[in-house]
Amino acid sequence: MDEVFKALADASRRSLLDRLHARNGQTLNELCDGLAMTRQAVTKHLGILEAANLVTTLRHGREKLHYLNPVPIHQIGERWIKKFERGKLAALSELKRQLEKRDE
Amino acid sequence: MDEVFKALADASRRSLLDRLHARNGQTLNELCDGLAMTRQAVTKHLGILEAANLVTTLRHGREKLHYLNPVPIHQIGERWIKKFERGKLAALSELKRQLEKRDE
DNA sequence: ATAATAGGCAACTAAATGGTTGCATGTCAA
DNA sequence: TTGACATGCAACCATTTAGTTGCCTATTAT
Repeated sequence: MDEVFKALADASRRSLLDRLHARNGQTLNELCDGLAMTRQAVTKHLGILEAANLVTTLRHGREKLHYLNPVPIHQIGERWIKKFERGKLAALSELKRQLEKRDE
Repeated sequence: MDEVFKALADASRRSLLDRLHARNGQTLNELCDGLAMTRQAVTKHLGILEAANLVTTLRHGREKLHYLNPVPIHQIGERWIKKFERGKLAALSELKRQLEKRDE
């Protein structure tokens, strides 16, 4: 879980996920296209995404195809975000109550 | 958005959010309790959470009360995670198809 | 008034991070 | 088979980050 959060913390990596979401199965060079970064930097980012299981790769000859794995993202939603959704209204109303108490 | 992702990337900060979720409105010293970290380190973490708007504070005399703001977490769910949920099945089936094609 | 309590500020350090360059390897096409 | 193309590996660098220590300020209670 921690690896996933850390992987998602970087805007370049989130953008790579976005690109794979738009078109799955891209090669390394395709993913480099238009990025202000060397290929090696992109390789590192993809390595981190792969280690976090957010991306799966597939060798096809001399090309390496990258596929988005949406499962960990989904798990963050289920196991982490939903926990804070419950009680959201309660938390807000409590905050409001406290804020109003300020001027007492 | 980037600030929120970065704030959530650290396990200590997520644990602070968990603790506020369990009991809202804690003071700095209460939040330090049981953590293997100095008070100053916790202050920094809370500062980052506050900058990301995940925590709101309220001075009450010499105490500083910390309140969880669940809105940014909710937004991550809405604006970011949901995007990858749509087409999740499609992505997985495509990946499966490609994996099966491996042995051709 | 004074001591204890709650918190703030700033300088410093070690390690992690994001990026680079240079070179090596493996695969495909002519 | 030889050159071009796609990727891999490793060393290096600058900046950010997570944490520390030391000291200062403000509020409360005796």
